[in-house]
Amino acid sequence: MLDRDGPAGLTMRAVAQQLGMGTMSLYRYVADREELEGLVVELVLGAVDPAPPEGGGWQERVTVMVERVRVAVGAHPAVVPLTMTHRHRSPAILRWSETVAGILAETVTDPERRVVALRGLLSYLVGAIQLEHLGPLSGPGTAAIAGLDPAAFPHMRQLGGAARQVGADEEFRGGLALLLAGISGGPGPARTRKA
Amino acid sequence: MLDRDGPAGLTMRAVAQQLGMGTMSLYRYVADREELEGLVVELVLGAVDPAPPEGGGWQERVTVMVERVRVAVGAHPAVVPLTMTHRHRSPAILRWSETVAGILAETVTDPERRVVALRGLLSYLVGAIQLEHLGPLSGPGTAAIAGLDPAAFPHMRQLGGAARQVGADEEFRGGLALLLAGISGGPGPARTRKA
DNA sequence: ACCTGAACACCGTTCAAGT
DNA sequence: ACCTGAACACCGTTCAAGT
Repeated sequence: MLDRDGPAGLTMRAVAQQLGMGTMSLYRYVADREELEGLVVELVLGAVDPAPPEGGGWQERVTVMVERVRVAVGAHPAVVPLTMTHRHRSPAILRWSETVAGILAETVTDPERRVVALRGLLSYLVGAIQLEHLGPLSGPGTAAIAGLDPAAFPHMRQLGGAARQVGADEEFRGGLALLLAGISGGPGPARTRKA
Repeated sequence: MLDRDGPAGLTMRAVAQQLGMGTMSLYRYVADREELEGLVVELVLGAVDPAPPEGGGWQERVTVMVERVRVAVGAHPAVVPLTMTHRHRSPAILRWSETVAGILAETVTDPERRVVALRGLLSYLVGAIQLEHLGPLSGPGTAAIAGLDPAAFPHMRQLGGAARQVGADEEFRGGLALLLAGISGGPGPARTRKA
């Protein structure tokens, strides 16, 4: 239903009708709309395989894990607005985090630095997915950028041409690679503070 | 109104009443609710100073720029759900991007790599702000993590203790520092692809 | 011509009436 | 006891009636 009618199509009434029951019958299974949304989010995120990837270095394995979430959400883009509100209590993301934390433990020995690295990865993942699905690429945003006053936005104007050469996959992977490079960089807190 | 009643409090009727006019009078100034939300988002993001910071290295100046957005949004957390839907056509973010792109041009010469770096920064910024305001820190998420089965989530359990030692500021800055370290890392595309 | 109240088609949820 | 329709209190927006 979400895929067909978008986030606004997921109403208690519509879901009940789809299930061939009265609207109020839904409240037998669900406390309120919030909980129903959570179940939908979990249904989508449940497609993410939490098992650690087999081969490759830690950076490649983290990339595989991150890409799995991107693919799962990409299969149902309409869920993106819902994930934002319901991500925190998702068991699927928790299992995903557990695996990624395990991989990170191989190279980031200090727990506090590992927390920062894990949250950094999650932040990038959340933001990049949203920019991909709700960003300027889809919608009238690109036109707005193209019509910019070149005098006021010289750098953005220059980047506009280059941006068309960078595909969505390349952009996502490239940004992730920058973050991973930073994680593999300096082991001491000095580098972190300096940078 | 957003600060007082949350995102749900921003209704056409409530806004009109606050302004002392009939509900329909709003449509004299605004096409629909979407446009009104956009104006609110722009009002909050308009507080971001787009002028390039004066001193310091490029990493410190980018950090200042990123922190400015975080502070502006942090002053009105209820706007976070709205920014997600309206960020793309925001002139304020465009001006911000122009300045950051200019700073990045100092060290990232290749335009395509600069696009990736800028989008990476924006992705991290968007995700980190959301995790900060809608994440496990606020709400019952932390309790859920604390009550985890230690056998199934050994790494997360271990990180739970360390996470309490890492403040929100430190976490945000730390993750950003990782990304900046990656940007300043390898100039060639080989590193990007390898990582 | 400009402005805006009543009305319409929704929504989530309460509550009492059905079985 | 279990289930669910009617009703309530909202919402954004249309449309025609006011000035």
